[in-house]
Amino acid sequence: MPSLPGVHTDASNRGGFGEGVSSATIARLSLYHQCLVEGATSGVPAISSDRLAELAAVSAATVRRDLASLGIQGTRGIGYDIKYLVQEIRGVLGVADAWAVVIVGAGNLGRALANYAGLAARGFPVRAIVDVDPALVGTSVAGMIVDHLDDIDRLVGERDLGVGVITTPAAVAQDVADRLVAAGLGSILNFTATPLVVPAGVEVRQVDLATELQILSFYRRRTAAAAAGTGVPLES
Amino acid sequence: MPSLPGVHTDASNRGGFGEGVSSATIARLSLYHQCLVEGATSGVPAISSDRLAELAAVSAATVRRDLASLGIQGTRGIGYDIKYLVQEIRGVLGVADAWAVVIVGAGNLGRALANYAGLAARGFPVRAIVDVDPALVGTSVAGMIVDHLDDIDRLVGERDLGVGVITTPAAVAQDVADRLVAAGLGSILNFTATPLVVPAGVEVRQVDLATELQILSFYRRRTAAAAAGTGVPLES
DNA sequence: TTCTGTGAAATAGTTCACAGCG
DNA sequence: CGCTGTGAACTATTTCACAGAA
Repeated sequence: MPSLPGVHTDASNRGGFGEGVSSATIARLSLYHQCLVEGATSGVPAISSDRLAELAAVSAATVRRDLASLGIQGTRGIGYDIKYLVQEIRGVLGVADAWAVVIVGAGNLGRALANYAGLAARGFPVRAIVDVDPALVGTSVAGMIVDHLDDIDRLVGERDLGVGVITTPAAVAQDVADRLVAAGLGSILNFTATPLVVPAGVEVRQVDLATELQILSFYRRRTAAAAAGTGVPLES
Repeated sequence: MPSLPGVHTDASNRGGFGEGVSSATIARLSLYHQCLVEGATSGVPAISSDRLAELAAVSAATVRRDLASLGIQGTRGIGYDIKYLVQEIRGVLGVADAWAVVIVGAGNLGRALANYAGLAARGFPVRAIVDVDPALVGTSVAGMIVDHLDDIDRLVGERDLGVGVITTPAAVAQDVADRLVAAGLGSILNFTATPLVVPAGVEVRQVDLATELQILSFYRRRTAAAAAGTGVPLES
């Protein structure tokens, strides 16, 4: 089963368009999209909720609920028309619009993300990378010159930036976030472990690699303990 | 507000030790730990659920529930003893044990993670990096020589590896996962968008950057639409 | 018959609110 | 007093299970 939570700030349902669509659904939608365009769906024109569920590793009921909650309809006895489905999902996710990304922090992680082709391929071209370190500003990363964070206001306007990605040391993450918000960015992806405080209307999501690994190791230890112990209640 | 995850496979509660502790709780625990060791908690010996909640950006009731679910006790009228609290959280998270990491895929993302000091600092030293590309095998990354994926069995034993991190192209992610599992790894962090199928007992978590950005842009569009006007239900 | 769409039940997770300890 | 620990309410999300469309 998917989901959960990890450590993401999920500023869930406010009023307006898309009301009633949970962020869990959005996350899966992205997954469905991925499965449909990459998956072994070639040939057939339609796909059943069962098959899509299998590809995405979720339950069929969940697939149907997700799609129904977006008003996407299938055909009984047949399934969902793949072309239509992909188009609808794209519409909902806004894949059509490109959201230009600025990476703050030209360290290892920042440089890696700047070079990561997967982002541009899915509609998030990296169009700027900034830092405050004089040794890094002016250097070239992924075909771009590293700008100074002080120029962020100008860059946001000039390059039509929509999302800021913070890959700085945790200690300065909040300061950086404040500056991004001041520069007009309303979406922030935070790779530091610091929870960010932002004004209403700004969306933040947090991805903390060490936390992910800790969750993993917690469950691992637990499974190990369960397997080792006497009253092993593990399934088959 | 908090929460998670994004697109994480959450192989939740099986029987055994730690039963009744949700992965959402574990994720927050990691956050509490972070706040306690880095936060402005200096001086005072104890911290209230209110204050910790503020630092971690969650509700006080959630903090109390989380800690109570682990059997961590506070003192009424005072709060939780910080030293004891940190120690207990470390015990639960298993921070004491180092879990050595092998990175599969020596591309940009893999190299960045190998160089990312934050992992080792939090108990996850990167002790191997492998790839299948002859042009990469044998090169040096973060002070290590890139090994061939074929040597994974030997590496797992020799270097006591515990977690595999997949940063390969999505198309081969499942194959890689199968090999990691066969080599004895029971924890996998998957950076590709492909949902992995693994046998029971193996834990997988998925982190997909593009999905995170898509969730972000979905909410952004929605807020924008809500702000833009009365009944406007779609893009500008 | 196959497969959707959806009430209703089940499960998970969060917040309220307050009794009661130190 | 202040602050924890927790029953109970509430909200969110998933799953069951089945009526009914194609």
